Amino acid sequence: MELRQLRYLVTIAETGNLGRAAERLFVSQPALSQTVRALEHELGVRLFDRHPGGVSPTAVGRDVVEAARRTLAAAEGVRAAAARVLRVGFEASGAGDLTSRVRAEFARRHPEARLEPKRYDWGGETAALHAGLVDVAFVWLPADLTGLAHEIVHREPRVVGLPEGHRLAGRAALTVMDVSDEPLMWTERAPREWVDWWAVNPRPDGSAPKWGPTNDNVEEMLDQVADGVAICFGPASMARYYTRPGLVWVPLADAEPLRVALAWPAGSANPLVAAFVAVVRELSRP
Amino acid sequence: MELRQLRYLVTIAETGNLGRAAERLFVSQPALSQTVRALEHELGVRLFDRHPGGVSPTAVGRDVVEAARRTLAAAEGVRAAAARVLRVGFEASGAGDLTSRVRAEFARRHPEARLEPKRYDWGGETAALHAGLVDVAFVWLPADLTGLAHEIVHREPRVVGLPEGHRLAGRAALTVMDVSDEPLMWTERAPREWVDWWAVNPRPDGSAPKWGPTNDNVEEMLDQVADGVAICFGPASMARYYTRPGLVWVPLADAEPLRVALAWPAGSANPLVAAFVAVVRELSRP
DNA sequence: TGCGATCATAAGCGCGGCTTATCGCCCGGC
DNA sequence: GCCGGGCGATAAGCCGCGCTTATGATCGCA
Repeated sequence: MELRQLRYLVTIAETGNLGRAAERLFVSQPALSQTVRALEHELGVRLFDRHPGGVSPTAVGRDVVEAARRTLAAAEGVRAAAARVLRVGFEASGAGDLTSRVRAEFARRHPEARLEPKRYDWGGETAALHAGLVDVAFVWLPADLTGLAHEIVHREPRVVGLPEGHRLAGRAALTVMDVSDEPLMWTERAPREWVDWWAVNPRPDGSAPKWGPTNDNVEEMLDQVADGVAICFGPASMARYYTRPGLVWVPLADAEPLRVALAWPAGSANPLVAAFVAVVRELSRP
Repeated sequence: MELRQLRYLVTIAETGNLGRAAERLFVSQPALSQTVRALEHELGVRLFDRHPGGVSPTAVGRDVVEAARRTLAAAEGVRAAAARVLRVGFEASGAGDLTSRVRAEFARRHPEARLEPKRYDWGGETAALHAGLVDVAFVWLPADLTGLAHEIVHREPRVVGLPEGHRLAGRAALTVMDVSDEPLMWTERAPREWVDWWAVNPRPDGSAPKWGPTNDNVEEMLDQVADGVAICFGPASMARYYTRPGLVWVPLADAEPLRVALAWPAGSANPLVAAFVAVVRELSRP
């Protein structure tokens, strides 16, 4: 078994078609035929069912492909270790100012290392951590942190994003009930719990939010808010980091503030992770 | 980068010597010279310092080797997924009867799968979990379970192992203070916390145990107890699973019972793990 | 100073994985 | 009912890569 074979395997599973996979991998189709056969022989199980129209993984094949993905992610970890790269995941405005302060301080202390910030869609930083795509992440809570070491490093109040000219856009502050009748942006990407927390569901009076359109990330969300189709909630730093014509931010007075955790794989022996955690811990102390 | 190269890398780091590594890998020494050079070139960093007498990893090299180990463990996971093998770690008598009941029920429900019980030395099941050498394990608490999902599935009272003919061997039950003056077996393998918990350190009166010889695993421990050089503590199931001439077990009345957790890597998408957890959960309900 | 480690380099070879060419199969359209 | 297109499998040949053996360079040590 070699990484090359696992790379082929994953691509084949993704395309469901040897020809297209071959194209994407810049090899010929028979090379893949051969690789699949060799792997199936080595592992002693059929990995794909062949039919005219393509291939589809068997039950075992699905598990094997999943394990192959993990192995390839681990191999990327070898590259990252060699490059002294620390891959830091976050979403939207992350942990606000803390993020940039940490970056500066970390660069000062570890000039040999390189930070690689990776932005994800709503809730994506948690998945990236679990999949080994980042070494450490600023995670917006609530999130599933099982299997991850973590500590809360940042809190910030929430704000409401409104289209310019909205009847509430001039207010100095708003309450959740003030915006109860407004359609609220939400996402299918993040877990239910995350969505409910952001939407303050249920509302103080027990009612449910009025759900508006869905979106996958901050840009998409803000575009739609600026278009006037709905409003959104966000952390205060979002108002400082993202702006666009037609968008107005107003403090949300009575909602629980966002808590941001720094999280990393629990068993992580990566010394850069430890160094990064140390810096964040230090700078997050008020 | 290929798995072959990572395998070589790890072996080289383990032997600290290209020649011996080559011997162990059944290749010639220049093949390793070449591989190291190729990897160093690909990753863009020096991985080993060469000196007459051998090679030693650089700072980056150490991290890379560690990452390589993880990758190889992940690759073993591919094999395990293909073989529908669930590698179950435990130490000594594991979770007692529960273990065999679970095995039977799991085999009944998943005839296509195969359980592969892996016995480890004291405290070793936790390390094996972290290293990806097993998919799931029965862990004797206390243990470092950060990064692992876990739940307590079993409890059992403790017993004292004594040499036959010992002055306390005939008693129906003993207290910790009864055996206070006896040299007690212990181990350097497991974390300090583990050792102290087993030794009931400090004793009810605040004193420390009288430390006897060390040992690495249950067989070694019981041999020495049977020889009369020391006594030992263990869970009740140890008295049922391990016996030998010259060894007597007596209940230990006043010590906290052993708690056994089922633990597995938190992000584990392996469906066999989920199935195993379900069976254990079910059978462990009283 | 010479010997015995070590790793590096050089040269040649053989295998494995690639390529192109082709086949067999199934389906869908006419 | 037949033909054509798309699929994966097979065959044959080639070529690069990673191995081997042989040798060199360097250092520590007696």
